[in-house]
Amino acid sequence: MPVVLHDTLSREMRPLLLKAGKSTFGMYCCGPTVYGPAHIGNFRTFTLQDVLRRTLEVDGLKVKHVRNITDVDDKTIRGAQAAGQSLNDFTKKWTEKFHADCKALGLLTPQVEPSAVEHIPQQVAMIQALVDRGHAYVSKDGSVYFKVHSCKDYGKLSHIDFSKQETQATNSAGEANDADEYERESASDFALWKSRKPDDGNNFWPSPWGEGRPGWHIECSAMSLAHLGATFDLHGGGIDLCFPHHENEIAQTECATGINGFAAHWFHSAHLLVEGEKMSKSKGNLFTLDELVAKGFSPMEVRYTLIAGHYRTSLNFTMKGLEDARSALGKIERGAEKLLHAAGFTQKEFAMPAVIEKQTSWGRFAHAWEVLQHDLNIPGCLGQIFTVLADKHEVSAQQAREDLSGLGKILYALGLALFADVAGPSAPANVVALAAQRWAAKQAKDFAAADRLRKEITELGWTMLDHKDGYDLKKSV
RNA sequence: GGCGCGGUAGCCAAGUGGUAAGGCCGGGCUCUGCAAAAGCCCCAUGCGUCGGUUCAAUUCCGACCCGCGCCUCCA
Repeated sequence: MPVVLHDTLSREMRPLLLKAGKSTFGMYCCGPTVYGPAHIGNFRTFTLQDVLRRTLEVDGLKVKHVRNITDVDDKTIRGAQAAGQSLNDFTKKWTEKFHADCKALGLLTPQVEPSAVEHIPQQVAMIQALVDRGHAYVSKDGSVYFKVHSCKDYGKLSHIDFSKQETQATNSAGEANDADEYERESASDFALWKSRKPDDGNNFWPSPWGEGRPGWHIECSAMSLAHLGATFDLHGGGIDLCFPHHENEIAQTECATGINGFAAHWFHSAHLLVEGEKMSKSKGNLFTLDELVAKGFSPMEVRYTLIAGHYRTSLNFTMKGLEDARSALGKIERGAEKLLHAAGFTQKEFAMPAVIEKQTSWGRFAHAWEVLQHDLNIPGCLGQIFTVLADKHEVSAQQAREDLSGLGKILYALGLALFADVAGPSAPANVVALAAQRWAAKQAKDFAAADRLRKEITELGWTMLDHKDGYDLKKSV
């Protein structure tokens, strides 16, 4: 049974299958603009795309995942100048940070991560094709704009009828459009090439229309064309990109190549709210992964939280949600541990890739997998996992092995790595010393001293967890 | 105004034309120097409101109320 997913363009549930004659499933995802650390909202989208890719792979599809790096635009140029660095040095730094965060969150590396700067010739060629075909025009200052009204299908993704807005002087929000400022023929036309401005500094490239830099939308069209061709299987991104970015991508690519059917499927993920509010710098609720790790949460807990809501519903990200995720993950680990014990396996033997390659059974997790395959219903799938794990009946070694095969594959698809040694931040020396003293006091049965020391440790923001033969220190949340 | 998404227990969150998965929290018990952890048990006659269709609706249809997103470069 193939994975079935809701498609934004057709608004239908559609199976994700290999096209006739193709051996790989081409998937393009709009990547980050590397001008600072990506926040958890960005990572919700990237993580959901990762789960989709993994799910398709477990389903047996060979996926070619392309995710670009936007390393030239207003924000990167401004950021580089503010930092007193070259654009290249500046974006390289943030690209590396992005990769480090991806790795921590367990995101698989895309097969191709094209850089916009490195695809400027392809972008110029595409703009030239659009000019040649009458879909774009050059303005007085040497900028090039896409002529929206030359594309009869424009608006098909976001389901907006642009033919009725032919001569409008206001945009659809009722605000005046200052079309003159950009020398555009129509308010809905958008820039393909931006002529060189003093603010750009050294960041300009040659083109048939003079020096300048590419517009944002053309990057993705040029890079998807270069790496996946004029048509491919699936395009993903945050819901905010649906219009205008993705609408423009369709128009650019289809008009430049003359081939219809840019992306066969559109996968948009809903946004993340933080404590019930939209994320914004002014509200101070723009969390990065580092900030959450500093609060004592593991990247895996963050990952669980990010995927625990359905991708088409906005997710309210809260600290309590992270704590919930911690408990839930622990529950899955204990359940898996129990199955491993029944099966006679070690944790090491539960290593995901081995399970994927060698096992075909789904055991009692067959239903959980079916749920996941249906519109990437991660919360439903997790519910099924817990339902099976809660079963109190004794399981045979054979049953446990089949179950682990299924559970292993599902957890791989979700990208939830169990039994990882997530140490978290280590305790400061004074806390470590107090813990050692308390342990000694406890061994000496000096419980009054032990209790007093526990109190001190707690006041310093740490929790001491006693075991039979030792103890752990965890940062209090 | 246009387009789209959603309103399910204290919180989070699935789902179905036939009588509400799951996680967290909370309560009880077991275990335990203390504190945790863990294990077991309990926890929505109810699914925004009002109508309609139906033997039967939270699930379909209609209206309404409320929240949210996008509407030119925010994943």
